[in-house]
Amino acid sequence: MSATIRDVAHRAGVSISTVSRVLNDTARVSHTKRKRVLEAAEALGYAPNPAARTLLGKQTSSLGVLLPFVSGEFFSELLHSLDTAAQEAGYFLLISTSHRLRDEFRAARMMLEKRVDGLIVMAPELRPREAQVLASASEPIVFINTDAEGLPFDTVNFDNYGGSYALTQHLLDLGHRDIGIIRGPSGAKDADQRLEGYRAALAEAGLTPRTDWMVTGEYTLEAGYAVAQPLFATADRPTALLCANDYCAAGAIHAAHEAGLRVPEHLSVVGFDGLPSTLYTQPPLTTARVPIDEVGKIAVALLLDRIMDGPIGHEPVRRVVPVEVLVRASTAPPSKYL
Amino acid sequence: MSATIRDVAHRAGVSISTVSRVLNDTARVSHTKRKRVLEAAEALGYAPNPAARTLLGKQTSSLGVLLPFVSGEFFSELLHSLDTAAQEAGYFLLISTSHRLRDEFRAARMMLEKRVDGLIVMAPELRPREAQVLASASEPIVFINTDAEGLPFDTVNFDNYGGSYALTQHLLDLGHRDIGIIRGPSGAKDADQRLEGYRAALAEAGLTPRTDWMVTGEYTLEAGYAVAQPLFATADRPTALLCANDYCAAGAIHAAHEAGLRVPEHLSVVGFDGLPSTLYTQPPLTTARVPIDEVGKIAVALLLDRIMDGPIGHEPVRRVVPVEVLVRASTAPPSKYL
DNA sequence: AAGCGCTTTGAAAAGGTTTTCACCTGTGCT
DNA sequence: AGCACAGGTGAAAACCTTTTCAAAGCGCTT
Repeated sequence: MSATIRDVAHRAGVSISTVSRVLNDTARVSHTKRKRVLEAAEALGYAPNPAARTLLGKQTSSLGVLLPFVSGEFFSELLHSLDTAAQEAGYFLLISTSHRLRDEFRAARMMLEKRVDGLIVMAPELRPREAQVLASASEPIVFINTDAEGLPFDTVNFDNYGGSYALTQHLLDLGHRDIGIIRGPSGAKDADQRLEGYRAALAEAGLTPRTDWMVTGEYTLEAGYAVAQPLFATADRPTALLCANDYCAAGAIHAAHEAGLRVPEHLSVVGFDGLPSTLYTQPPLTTARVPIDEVGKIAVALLLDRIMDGPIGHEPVRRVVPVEVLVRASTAPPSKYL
Repeated sequence: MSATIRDVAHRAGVSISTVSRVLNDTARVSHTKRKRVLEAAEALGYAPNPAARTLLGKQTSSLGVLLPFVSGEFFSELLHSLDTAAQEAGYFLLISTSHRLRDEFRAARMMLEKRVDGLIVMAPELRPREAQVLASASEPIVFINTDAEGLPFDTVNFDNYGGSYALTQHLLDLGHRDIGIIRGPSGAKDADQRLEGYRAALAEAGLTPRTDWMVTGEYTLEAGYAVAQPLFATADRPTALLCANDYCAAGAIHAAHEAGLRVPEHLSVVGFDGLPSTLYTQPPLTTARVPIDEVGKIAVALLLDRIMDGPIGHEPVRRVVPVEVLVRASTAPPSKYL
């Protein structure tokens, strides 16, 4: 067993209260004893037992992270950003994934209760009414890219609407009129917002979207591939395609190549997220970069604020971080010779 | 505050010992009291306080995960696999990243001490002598893809040597004789092993590797791109290129395209890891698939075994999981017209 | 009828820390 | 000289659970 505060006290010839005071710098202690305590702690390699601290109602030094799943670059980037920010503040990340349904979230939250000082939740598919189950939590929560309308939780969202609008505008500027979209899972807030941005841009250009060019996919390579194939089967196809995210776009490009279409000569494709690897796809992908790094940093900062302030909080903070359109080689003016 | 075992006992009209016995099913309790306890616990929404349990010397229900960094698909896949396996056994993952140096590892381990029941460490760049600092740990450790020779820890490694050998053999079979390699960071065990596999295959074919075609890179897109560029600058270049991993290969392909080389017509490229997205690159990448899912599952299983068995352990287990060569369109016979 | 053993139950200790409360010892003031 | 006060210190309570130990109740055997 490792050394306890009792061992340190004994070795230093003082009471455990004094040791605690020195180590936490919580009250004045005479210089000589302070020095003895410090030496004893060093010699014994003493580290306070976190469980005992937590039991006293103190902090756990952990933040819980609830995610729907952890596949792909997006999540590793996010996790990286969260961990960096948390580590800087002396916190660990306790992660729990594979939660998409309401009950799974509730179960996970209960398990995490008492284990963490706060929760970071990303759950685009969770409706506000469903997210309500988390409201009973005693610890603070920050949502990422999730609809928390009417809920007393801070949120950090990306500008899904604005990004999608800007990407569509970019395609319109290039001269495209026949623009299709692979939207994300229906029911997911971010997918809905991106669809709205697409619609709004088309409407402003006086165009009405063709419903057969609006298909529903997932945020995966496989889905992008599978859903895009039928779109390319006939000659009556769009000249540009907005995809749910970068992965989906990569799948769509793959399908396009298989159908004998060249990108961007025959088909312009845009993604969403701005993952690092999109710079290295063939062709490099036009996309909207989500500043994942910043998102994670903000989320952790907001959460730590809540943890410090205690339960009596200010109004919920709603942050929307802008996305940046990156124009690359996957988009070009529509070819006149189809 | 949430309910404690005391509240449950009071409501059920029994002692706290009885409540504990019922909830943990640790001793016989009369039917009537059992029922009353269960009802009271349900009504109060009681959940035991993990900190108190831990303080008693019981389990923390958490596994620590130490990683050099968490960028890219490989880590998200690994994390996913670890989390799935851990969750199944009722454990959480406490992650801590950005550790590459020995002292960072030691610091992280100390912080994690007492917070987790065991540690999963991936640190290809850590030498056995350096990894020794972890040996003082009181909790069990399982290493992934790390050299732990002589250390009393279980390891789960991929067959880096065999995979690299097989990939090189594949290129030789296609007729390539001028095969270059972008090796991973020097000092990293996995990179060394892959280099050995490459060397061995060439040697068996009676070829000696050209040192100017053996360059050192990193496991990143940027590194692959940057390091590959000079290779393509002259006409005296290899007809095939073995890359440190899939990301590195994607970077190299990008560089090839920029140099006006077509893959695989002018240059065959192979990666390593077999990430899901390599199926969707242009062209789809020939690579060696590491069964990440299986690796995570095995690592967690080994760790849980150690946790259950207690410190008095059997000999360290050395698992090497085979990798599978996936032949795709990024490799072809060398063109005769350069 | 008395003792014995079994089942069921409660009291209490232990685990490591923080914090409150009380105490003690000088020092400066009236 | 007496007293208030401040600084410095230790004892003990509190946090919540598990587990050991002891006791009580009960039926059964001799």
